Amino acid sequence: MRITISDIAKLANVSKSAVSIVLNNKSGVSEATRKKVLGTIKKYNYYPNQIAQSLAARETKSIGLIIKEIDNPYFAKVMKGVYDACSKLGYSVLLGSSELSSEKESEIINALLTKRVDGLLISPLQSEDTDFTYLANLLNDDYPLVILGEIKNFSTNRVDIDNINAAYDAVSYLIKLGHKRIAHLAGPVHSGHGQKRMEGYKQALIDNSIPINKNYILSIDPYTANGYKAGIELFSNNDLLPTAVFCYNDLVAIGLINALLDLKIPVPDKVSVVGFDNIDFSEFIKIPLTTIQMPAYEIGKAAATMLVNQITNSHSTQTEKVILEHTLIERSSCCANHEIN
Amino acid sequence: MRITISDIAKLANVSKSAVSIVLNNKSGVSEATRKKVLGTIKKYNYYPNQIAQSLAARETKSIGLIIKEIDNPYFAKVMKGVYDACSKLGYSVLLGSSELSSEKESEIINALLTKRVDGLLISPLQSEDTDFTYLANLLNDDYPLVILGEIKNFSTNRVDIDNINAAYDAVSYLIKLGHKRIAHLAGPVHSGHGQKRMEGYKQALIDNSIPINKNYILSIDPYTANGYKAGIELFSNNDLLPTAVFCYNDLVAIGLINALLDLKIPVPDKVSVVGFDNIDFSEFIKIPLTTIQMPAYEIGKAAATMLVNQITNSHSTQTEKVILEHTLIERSSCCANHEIN
DNA sequence: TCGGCAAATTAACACGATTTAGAAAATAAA
DNA sequence: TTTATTTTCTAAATCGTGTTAATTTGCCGA
Repeated sequence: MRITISDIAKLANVSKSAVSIVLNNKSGVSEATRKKVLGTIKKYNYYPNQIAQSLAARETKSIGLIIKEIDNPYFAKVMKGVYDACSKLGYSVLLGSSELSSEKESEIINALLTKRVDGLLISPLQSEDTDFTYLANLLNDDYPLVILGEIKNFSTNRVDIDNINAAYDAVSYLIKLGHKRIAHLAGPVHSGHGQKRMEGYKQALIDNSIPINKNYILSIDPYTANGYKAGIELFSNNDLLPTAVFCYNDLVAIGLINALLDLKIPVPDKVSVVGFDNIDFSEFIKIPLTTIQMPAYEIGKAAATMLVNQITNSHSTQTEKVILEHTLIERSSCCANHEIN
Repeated sequence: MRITISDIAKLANVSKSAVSIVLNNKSGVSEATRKKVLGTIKKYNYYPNQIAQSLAARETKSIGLIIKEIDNPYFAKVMKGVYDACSKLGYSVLLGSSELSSEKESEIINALLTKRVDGLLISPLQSEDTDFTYLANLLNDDYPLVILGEIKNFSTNRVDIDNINAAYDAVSYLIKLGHKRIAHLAGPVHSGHGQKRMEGYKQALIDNSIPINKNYILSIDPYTANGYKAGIELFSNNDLLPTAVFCYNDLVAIGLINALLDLKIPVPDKVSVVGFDNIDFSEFIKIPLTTIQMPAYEIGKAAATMLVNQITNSHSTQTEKVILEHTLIERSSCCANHEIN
């Protein structure tokens, strides 16, 4: 059985209060007793029970992190950023993963609230039918909350990149290379990032007087296997094939490239491909991927820092927004358009 | 301010005890008051404070998971397995990552113990100078503990694969393909897995009467960049170049393949490469990687299940050991040895 | 030696739940 | 109706800490 503060008090022949004072480095105890208490603490290898501390202090020094998938290289980086920042700030992180299920997401939120985490960091699921009453309630209660990304019509503290501009940059890059028939393997229709990236894609086309071809746009769940399937579809069903594809993320791009190679369509000679995220592996795949660098680690770090700030300065009335920089990483999955048209 | 059990008691005109009984679905209260309490709970959207529950019950229903790196595809799978199992069993997981630092590891252990996790799941760092007194103390105290992998001279509950045999299988496969000059990009000398895989490598050579060439063995920290560097070294410093390389893990193998390609050495035609882990991306790299499938998800799942069992049946005297199956995944980074020698 | 004051010490309560033991009420048995 | 028994209910203690306020001690000057 664990040793408690009372035990130490008895062993050192002082009161519990004295021990508590020593533990928390407060004043109000003589140097002699401080030494004595410190001695017995060390001798009996005592460390305070943080559960009891949390109950008394009404704070747990822990936050809940809810991501969409654990085994996803993008979220891995985010987690690492969150973890590093929290460690430094003395907070622990309770892991939650919705695994793409809205039900699970709300269950997790409940579980974490029950565990009394001091704040919540959420990469929220968004589909047609998701209602955000959960989050709205938290907001109303001034519960510390930071969103990774964005929920439309929802004003919270959040950390994100400028997805519209990033997508715009990616597509502009393709246009500068001479491409006009540019397809988009888009993310889920209702995802915030998906919409923004689609918007940037369209805007870049419009600004360069390139008509938008609906046959060139496919919305999919952003995984390698789906990227492959969509690639096969895209390059089988169209008479006039695209010469470039902007993908929602690197996973999709990797699937697409595999599909193209299986169809004996050389990349980048016949088709240029741009991804999004710059996950670790994007430089090691068959065709090193040109992609948008998503500062996932920094996003996690900034979000965690923001959340802890919000927890500490409970008076923060204004909602904060941090938008981090993106960059285009040029590798070898793109080249100038060779076609004459 | 959050609503408590006392509030509910007052609002429903009953005692706290009654509310508690209703909350925990125990007997000792009439159907009428149960209904009444349930009503006000729902009305005021009350949910119990698990910190207080934990203090009273002296258990937190949470475990600590300590891995080596968060953004490592192998550990991502492990985490997912752990998370899934714990969710199902009603436990939460507090994340810890040693990031390859022994100091951090022990700090994390302390932090997690302070947080009163009910058990610990550790992928332990092992180097020359690490002392395992921390863990030994926990063991002595019968603290629930499961090791991912193995620590030599240390008898704990653990989950692992048979690394010796797996390495043996990988190298035997190369030998069957006609290779005799087989190098090994080995893991850290003092890591459990590193030693085992080295042992399997050597045994396979011995069993096939192939002499062990020390120049063919390089121990490195198992990352892509190091794999690259080691590859350059290995294929520059030896007169008689290896025709095959068995790598400690896929990350190293990916680095090695990149080095070989940069050296204009075709893979697999001149050099066959075998990896270890079968991370998601190993099939998408330039040369799809032949590798040993490491059941990372299952390892995490089994370990978490074992840990929760140990927590629940505190009488478990025997130390448990679960060894999961590995398989060789044949892709295109290997082929028969073309050389005549 | 005594009063006054600061420093040191600790008793008592609070945090929000569970549990135990005993009182009160309802039911059954005599 | 009275007693015995069961059910229902609740007050109080507990978990391990922090905090507040009151008490004790020690020191100084008069």
